[in-house]
Amino acid sequence: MSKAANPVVLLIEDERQMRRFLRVSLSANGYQLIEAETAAEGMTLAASHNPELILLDLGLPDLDGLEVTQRLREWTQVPLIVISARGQEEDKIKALDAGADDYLTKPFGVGELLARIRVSLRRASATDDGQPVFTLGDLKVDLFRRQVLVGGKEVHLTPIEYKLVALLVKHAGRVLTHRQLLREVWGPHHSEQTQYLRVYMGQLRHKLESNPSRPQYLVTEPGVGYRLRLPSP
Amino acid sequence: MSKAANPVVLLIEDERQMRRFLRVSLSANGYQLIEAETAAEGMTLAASHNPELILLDLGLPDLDGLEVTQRLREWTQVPLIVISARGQEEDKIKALDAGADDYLTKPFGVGELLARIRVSLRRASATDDGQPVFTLGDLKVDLFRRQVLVGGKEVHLTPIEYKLVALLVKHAGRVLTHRQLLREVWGPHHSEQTQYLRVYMGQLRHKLESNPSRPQYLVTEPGVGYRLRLPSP
DNA sequence: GGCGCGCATCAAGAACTCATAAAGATGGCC
DNA sequence: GGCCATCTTTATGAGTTCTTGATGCGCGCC
Repeated sequence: MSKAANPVVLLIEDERQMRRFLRVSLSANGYQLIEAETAAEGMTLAASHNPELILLDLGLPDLDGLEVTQRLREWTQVPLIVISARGQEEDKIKALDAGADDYLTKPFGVGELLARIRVSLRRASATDDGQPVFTLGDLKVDLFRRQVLVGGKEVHLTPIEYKLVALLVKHAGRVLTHRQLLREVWGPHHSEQTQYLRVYMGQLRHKLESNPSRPQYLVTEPGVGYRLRLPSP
Repeated sequence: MSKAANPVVLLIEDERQMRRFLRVSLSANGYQLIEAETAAEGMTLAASHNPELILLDLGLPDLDGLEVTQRLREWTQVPLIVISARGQEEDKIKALDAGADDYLTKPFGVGELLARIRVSLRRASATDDGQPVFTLGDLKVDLFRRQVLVGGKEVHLTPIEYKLVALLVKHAGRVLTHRQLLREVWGPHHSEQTQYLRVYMGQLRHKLESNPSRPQYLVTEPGVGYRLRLPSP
């Protein structure tokens, strides 16, 4: 990820006035701005330009802001600040839980916005990992396209199978406990159903591994959970 | 740090009412609270208890909140959320630039606070990387990945073996008594079963030491307990 | 030297966890 | 309504891990 002197910020906002206001404020403070008027355009630009931060207005004409947040979070951890005219607590909670890093209610001070941008960038530069395409031997997982390839051939995964793989990819190299996996994929109520995991890990191994009974990628950590191997460097 | 089921939150706040309010709200939502009334006490507790998140009131009697933020940031990246009665933009900017991750103005909704706490913890658990890798000669213990390497090769440990190693690593250099080890790993009921320790220490030595009968890393302190050597500096 | 004590080692069965296959349940879609 | 893919549930055997008791060693003390 380019950590240039002038960070690239993607602004997704439909109001012209607001766009102009932010364009002026941000570029005056050393940010490079790219702009989108619709959610669709915004998501395309996010993928093509790989910005270092996204400012997202919740009130877009074509798609709900929550939806945009969730879709972005499927493949990228880029800092995402939501700005919105809606100040209801419920809106904030939903946006934050959907994956936003911060939530600002209009009208807000430019100074505060800039400070919150600095916080997000500061944190991101300390982290900066994970490309949206994960490769390990024969296996390729493209979080953006939502596509899994084995030996170049596309493999079809069911929704739950995909969620599991995506989670494992996002934390590749780490052990994810049964509880963590179950909570993220099935929800907090099912965090005791370890049998689900056994069944699904079996299915995934059949789809992803060349020798499912001797897993190379998807390894069991007995008594703890599962782990996706990292590509050996 | 341990992503336990109940994250430990440190609250630094001088108003009794506010403390009670937050204590109730947070513990009802599965957080373990530790409380400080003054900045001095807060910083001590932050160091001694290693909380997973800090809630800091700006208006403390003994020290300015900004000062506290800066001092904390000198040695820890723990998520830090500032709550304050002052809603001036200038205050927010200063706190955020001093190192706070978020800033909430009183009065705020509990729901929003909880959501922002979730955001901070979510990010922290995804980031945590890079810190805690213990190295001692041939031996490497990565607590974040839950991985143990000997001479660069991964070694598989059973849950109990790993718990023991993790405990020893966390207290590397110090002697852990039989009782301490047994209580932490097997639970308070088994704190007399020193035989367990003998068996497991033996297994660990076979897995970790090059010459298990002459332990270099995992040393016995006769009559007391066991100790993991510190890397000689 | 004989004895007691704490420690290390070994081995075997009990208890638990995992993998796998396959049957039953659900829900969308024509 | 019936089909299909998917998800849930159950059953079973294989595989690990934990516990437990037996045995041997070394050291200090009588």
